[in-house]
Amino acid sequence: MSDDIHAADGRVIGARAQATRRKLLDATSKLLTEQGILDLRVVDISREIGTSPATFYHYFNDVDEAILELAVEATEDEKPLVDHLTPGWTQTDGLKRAGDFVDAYMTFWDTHRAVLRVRNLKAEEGDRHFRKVRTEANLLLMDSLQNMIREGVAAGRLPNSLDPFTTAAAVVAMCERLLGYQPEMAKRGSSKSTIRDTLATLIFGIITGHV
Amino acid sequence: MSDDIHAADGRVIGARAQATRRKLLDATSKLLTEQGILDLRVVDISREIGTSPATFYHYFNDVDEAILELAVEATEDEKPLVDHLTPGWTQTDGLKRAGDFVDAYMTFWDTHRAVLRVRNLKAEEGDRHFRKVRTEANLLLMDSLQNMIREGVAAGRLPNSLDPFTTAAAVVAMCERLLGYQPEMAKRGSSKSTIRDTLATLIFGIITGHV
DNA sequence: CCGAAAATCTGACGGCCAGTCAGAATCCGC
DNA sequence: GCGGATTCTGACTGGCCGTCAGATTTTCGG
Repeated sequence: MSDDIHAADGRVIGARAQATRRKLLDATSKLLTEQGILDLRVVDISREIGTSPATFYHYFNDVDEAILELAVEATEDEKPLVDHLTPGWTQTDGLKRAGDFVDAYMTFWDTHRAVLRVRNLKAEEGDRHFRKVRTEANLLLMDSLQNMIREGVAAGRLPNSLDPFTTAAAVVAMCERLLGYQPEMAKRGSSKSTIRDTLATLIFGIITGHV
Repeated sequence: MSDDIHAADGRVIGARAQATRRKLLDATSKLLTEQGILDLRVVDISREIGTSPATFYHYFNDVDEAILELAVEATEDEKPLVDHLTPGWTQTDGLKRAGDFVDAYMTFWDTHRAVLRVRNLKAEEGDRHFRKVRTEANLLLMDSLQNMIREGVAAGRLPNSLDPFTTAAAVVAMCERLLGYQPEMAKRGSSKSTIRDTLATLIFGIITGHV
């Protein structure tokens, strides 16, 4: 194993090529945000950085490969979030801690919204690679959440009809999806801070069993 | 307003044409399930029913229009679900009622999985029409959920830091998303019935405040 | 049952984008 | 400032999109 960066043909590449590759990734991310996956064209990505489609294919076998890499990068940004999910949330500080987690999660989501959307689509459509990346990202949070939930069940604050693993998945699901609704909810009177507070209250309740 | 069915050019169509149009919709749904939106080709849809692409464009301006119609049909199937969400869930029967709702929701979701996936993608990417359809579908459930949540807040069983509208959205979000994870969770030991029971317990807790 | 009008369907085409490849342009060590 | 290695691209093939003129099928009055 090596951390060298490769072109599509597998060759290790130098500094200039790395810069080009990075520019292509950034352009992909930008256009994904602006136009969505269904209108994303390799011609546009190349044009965005003033190069030709052939250059894109020099570094990636197809657009999916570039997006997959962006998804892996997003996972890196998700890792620090687990720091918010340590056992021992109490009746008094738990709600604040949940709020801190939600704040961090919202920032993360805002940064990678477009890429995560495609990651989830491809994962749900059965793409092996995107499934793997998504599962790994979700397990990051779910492992921590599971422990906290087990704690709550053990202490008798949570019903033991709750399966910790599934409950952890449900919490992640709720966060992910609710942030997807956010832009539309804003129009119906649910401000960002309302969403934040409600989500924090729910998470606090679900994983600790406190009220 | 009229309920007549139209071709892409707006003309009202007869029985034979209606049958063709229906076959095209069914083929679209089938291929969407099998191949996913990114590999969906009009050529394939036409070939599926033994006709030519030109026929497809006779009935729909583009593939989106066909999928949008499938999404509207899905909303119809969602309407009966609100019958499960009537106020008055009690400590004793609430969990069972939540379970019944989850069962119905899972069936609905399984039937329309592929179409709903695209509906949500397009909605999140900002498509006006898909947004409208999704919002209307979600509001169906959310209206009922809101009332139940308000009841719980009024009775002091739920903290009033919960915004009923946002909480209702969170419940819908959790259901939707968790079912999206389902196929992967199955591989990690979370069976369908575990998901059902956990989801029911969570919903029961969130919207009634009972334990 | 016939013929013409209406309804439905499609062959064939121009245009655009994906993806490839041979070779041009650039860089770097000596 | 030369030669080989690296990086980039013009130009091409093939496939799908979306259109339209006209072919085919159905309908219906007589």
